[in-house]
Amino acid sequence: MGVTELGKLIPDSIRKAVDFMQLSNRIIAMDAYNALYQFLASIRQPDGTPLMDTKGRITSHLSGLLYRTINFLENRIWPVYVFDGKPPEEKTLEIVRRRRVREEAMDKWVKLLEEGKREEARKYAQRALFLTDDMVEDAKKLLVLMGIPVVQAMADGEAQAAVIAKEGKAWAAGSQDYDSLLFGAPRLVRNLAITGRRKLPNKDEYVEIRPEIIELNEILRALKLKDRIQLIDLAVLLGTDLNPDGVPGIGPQRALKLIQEFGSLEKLLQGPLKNAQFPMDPLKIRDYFLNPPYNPNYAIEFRQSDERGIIEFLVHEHDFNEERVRNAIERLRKAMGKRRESTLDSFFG
DNA sequence: CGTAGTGA
DNA sequence: TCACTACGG
Repeated sequence: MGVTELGKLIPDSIRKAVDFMQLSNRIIAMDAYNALYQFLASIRQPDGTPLMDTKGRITSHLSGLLYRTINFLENRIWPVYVFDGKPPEEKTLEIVRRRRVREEAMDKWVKLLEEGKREEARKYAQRALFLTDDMVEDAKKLLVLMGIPVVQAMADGEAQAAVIAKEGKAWAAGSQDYDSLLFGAPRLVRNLAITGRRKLPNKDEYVEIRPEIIELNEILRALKLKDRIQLIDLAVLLGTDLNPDGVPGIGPQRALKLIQEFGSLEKLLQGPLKNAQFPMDPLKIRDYFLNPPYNPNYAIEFRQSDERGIIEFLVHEHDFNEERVRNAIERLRKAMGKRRESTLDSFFG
């Protein structure tokens, strides 16, 4: 998903590991779909079944969103959740591909479950589930009830998050993917889960996961690239959502060398990559990252949470445990109170 | 993923 | 205050 290969070129030296506290008093434009997919993939039973209410509607993403958001607020981190709009036509290929992967995983999951191989089944369950419109609407509804700003992107959420960060309305974009940097976010925060030990899949090992900050300027400097256009060109060689396969046979190191040597996609297309195949004009792909559609009319406003609304929604509609929810609401209220003490007063209505 | 319980 | 684990819906 996204420009995963690009991550291999970002050296550890410019990945600044931080604690939650070091992100205090910052607004972060979160890639909502990215977060929801994470919850969906990880909040489930040993056999891969997600959390569901009595009507069979998936609630894993709501549970994750509720508690993680409260954790942010308790640390005075102010999340703005940016939701994808209509995917651009150029992404159709990737969307079709992902659907196929999902359907294959779904078959495999069901099959392994029937064979009683629960642990193995879980792996495929993670790939099999996808966000439905209802699930997205539920997530937005919860955030609105909590008083957290929701921004609707025109198309790509990462593009919108980048705009928000570029305009200084947020301090950084928050996502596991690197796309927002291509879209021009000056700063990206990854691993925005609660700090702590996480178990490695299939192993009895644990690793300490901490949030990490990556700055666009530092990537350019570390990779000896002239500007963001060269970084985008590099990404196009490696593969983006608009050309998932990149240029076959060219890995991260060679792609970097080529961009450093030839300077641009145009030059490469006239020279060594004359015969390379792309699903669409590679210069159009570059232009998509340079000038993505975005929503210029967004507002970032933290409001009072609707406590009764949250109870109604989570407890009565989606069968959450009332005591747990009341506990969460109590934490939410205390954390929201920190608004006044924070340095962000101008952002709050 | 994150909470809440247990037992040292 | 840990480390570990069961469970959430």
